[in-house]
Amino acid sequence: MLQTTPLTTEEDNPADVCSAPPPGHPRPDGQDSYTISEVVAFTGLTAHTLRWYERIGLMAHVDRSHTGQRRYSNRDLDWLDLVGKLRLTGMPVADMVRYAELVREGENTFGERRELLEQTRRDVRARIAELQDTLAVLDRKITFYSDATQAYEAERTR
Amino acid sequence: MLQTTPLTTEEDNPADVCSAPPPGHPRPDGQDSYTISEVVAFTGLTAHTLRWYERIGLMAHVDRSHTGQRRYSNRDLDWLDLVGKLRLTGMPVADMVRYAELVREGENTFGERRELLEQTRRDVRARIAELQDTLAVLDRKITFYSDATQAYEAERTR
DNA sequence: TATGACCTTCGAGCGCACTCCAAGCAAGCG
DNA sequence: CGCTTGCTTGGAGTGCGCTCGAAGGTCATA
Repeated sequence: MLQTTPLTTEEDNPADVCSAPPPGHPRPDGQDSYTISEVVAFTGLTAHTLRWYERIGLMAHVDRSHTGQRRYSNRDLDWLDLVGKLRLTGMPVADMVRYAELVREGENTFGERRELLEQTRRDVRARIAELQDTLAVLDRKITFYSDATQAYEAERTR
Repeated sequence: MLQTTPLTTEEDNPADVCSAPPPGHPRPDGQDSYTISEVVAFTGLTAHTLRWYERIGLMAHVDRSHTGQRRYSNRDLDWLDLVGKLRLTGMPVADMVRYAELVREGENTFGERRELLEQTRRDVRARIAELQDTLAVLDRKITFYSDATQAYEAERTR
């Protein structure tokens, strides 16, 4: 399979979607062509932001209709999905642009891409640990306030 | 115990530190008074930021030495700990200021404080879930790149 | 035909969370 | 004595990630 379409499955499209399973967004029609307003509805991003993503190179050039209007493909939506996820991790846009560039450069950047993703993974894991730490603090404080409020009520109604 | 120091343990200090167990920072001396540069070293925040926190009401007024220099207490450090954790959750500074105000207002704001913390807890949990989602995507992609690179190597050296 | 949705480029503006500067002064230390 | 470190208020600047507007055009639908 890698021989029939040899290793280039990623580069043939700008979306870098490797075996992406269930797409996160509803994809109402079975088509592969969406207007910008449809994408706005799917992603929650604004049209301005979508155009801006394209401008700064965070998205490869999106297909146009014969009249020059943007027609987003399912691959584009998958890519936006990934971008959305990376955004949640706090990854700077510049880094995502870098990744997008690597995708455009071809399969010889697989190693670098992997490194970038592995670094990101470390960051995400660290962040999760921090958040769980915070969660523990919140739990403690919430318990404190619950107890204190109860004690106060007991005191008041004694 | 709540009767002897009745419910006011929180309000007597600006730190709102309820049963805060091990402090996150090193507290080198057994003292309760630190200069701004010591706090900078402990927290990683800049002196500018520390003064700014005070200015915007994110910290209660910090004690001053007889000459007017800031002297941070352990309570202040605990509060900064909490602020740091809340900051990690992405909570806006304005919300933290609101919480600080509630602390200053007294024990009749226990309910509101708990609500705020519970909302934050929900946010944090949601965020952790998102991050774990992202982690799964990263894992998949990293595996893909590892496999692809291996296949490429195998191909190359056959 | 008219309305509304979309297109283009490009630069300005915004909100957030700092970050720094000015300008002048005081304390502590070698 | 000079150096460092700190103090004060208030305002300006920075970097990020959008966010919006101008100005003029095309296209699809009622």
